[in-house]
Amino acid sequence: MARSSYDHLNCSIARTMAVIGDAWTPLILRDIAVGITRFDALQRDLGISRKVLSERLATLVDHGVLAREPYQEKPTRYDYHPTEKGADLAFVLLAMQSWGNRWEAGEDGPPMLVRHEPCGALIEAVPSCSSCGERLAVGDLTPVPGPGFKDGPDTAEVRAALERLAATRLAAASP
Amino acid sequence: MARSSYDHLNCSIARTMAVIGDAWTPLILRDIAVGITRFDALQRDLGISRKVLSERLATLVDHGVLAREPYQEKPTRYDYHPTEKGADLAFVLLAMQSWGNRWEAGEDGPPMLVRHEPCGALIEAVPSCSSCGERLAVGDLTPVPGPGFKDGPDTAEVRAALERLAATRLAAASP
DNA sequence: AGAGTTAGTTCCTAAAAGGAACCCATGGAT
DNA sequence: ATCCATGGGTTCCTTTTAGGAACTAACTCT
Repeated sequence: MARSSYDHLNCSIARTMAVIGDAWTPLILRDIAVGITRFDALQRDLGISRKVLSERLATLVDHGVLAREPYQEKPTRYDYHPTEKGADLAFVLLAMQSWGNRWEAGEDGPPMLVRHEPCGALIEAVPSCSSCGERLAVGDLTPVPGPGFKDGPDTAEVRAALERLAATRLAAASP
Repeated sequence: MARSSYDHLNCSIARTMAVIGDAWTPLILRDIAVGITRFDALQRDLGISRKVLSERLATLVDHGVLAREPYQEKPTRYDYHPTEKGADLAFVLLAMQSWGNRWEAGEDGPPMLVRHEPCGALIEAVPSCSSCGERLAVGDLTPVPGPGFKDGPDTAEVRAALERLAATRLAAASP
């Protein structure tokens, strides 16, 4: 798709999708996070075409999510490692994994789990509030415009929807 | 891409990507979560082509993420609402929003924030451990095969990577 | 009767993905 | 020295998918 389609949206989800929003990128990042960092190993493991893999790796390096680093000389060969920005995407991948485990695992159960080393348990990542620490529930969250919100000709839908939502939340708070 | 490319991967991230893994789907779900639930409103707000929008909505209904519901009769018109499975995707979107806010917001700051109604604060979703409740750090997590893990001709890379990771974690635990 | 609203579908063109084959530097075995 | 293997790609060609404008269908409002 034309990347310019996203520009007017002024939305962090859209900006994240501009980085990881294609069919292969999250899987490439998963493999690299697990330690499959070389071109050939990625290509074999995922079954992705070499052309698309080299394109994706290049744009991930451009976005500062991966760094291409030499791991030997003569001949110099490179592999890929997450930057800090890339490592932070792990929480997006973790949310995807949790959802897939819950809703798409099938009869055999989840193919992969995560162990939390400090406590030793097999866990899920549960989203909790950065302020009060409580576990988040979908109905307790209200989106509100932030400092970077831009009003424009296209924002009428969003504004109206946000006001409807705010009204709903108010009604729920004082029954 | 050919959807069959994903079948052999046996991975919850891949299965989640099979549902939301294209350029528009997360944005469609975001709009619907905010209350923009009608075809025309979605099309205007996102600037997506009508053809692609109707395709995406149909596959989301197929996957049980959205339900198409009549909101008036004569003529009968339908809009789209998240199912329980679809509402649970909010946590994936929230993780994307947080990452975008942290790394792609630019000078103006985040375009959208989230208020947690029980405590009233503008918050972020922080991933925490479902067992001990501590905030998760990337380095504290070890992926391990779950009950649905399938060994096969293509799993050599993953197995090897997992063993390398386990060795690394062991070495870190007893220096 | 004619215009407006809403939820689509159809058709055509442009862009992107898939796949197989090829390239290049080097190191090791014969 | 010659041939094969390894690793990280690039090129070329075919098939899929996306974008965009126009069209349809079923009603209501003026």
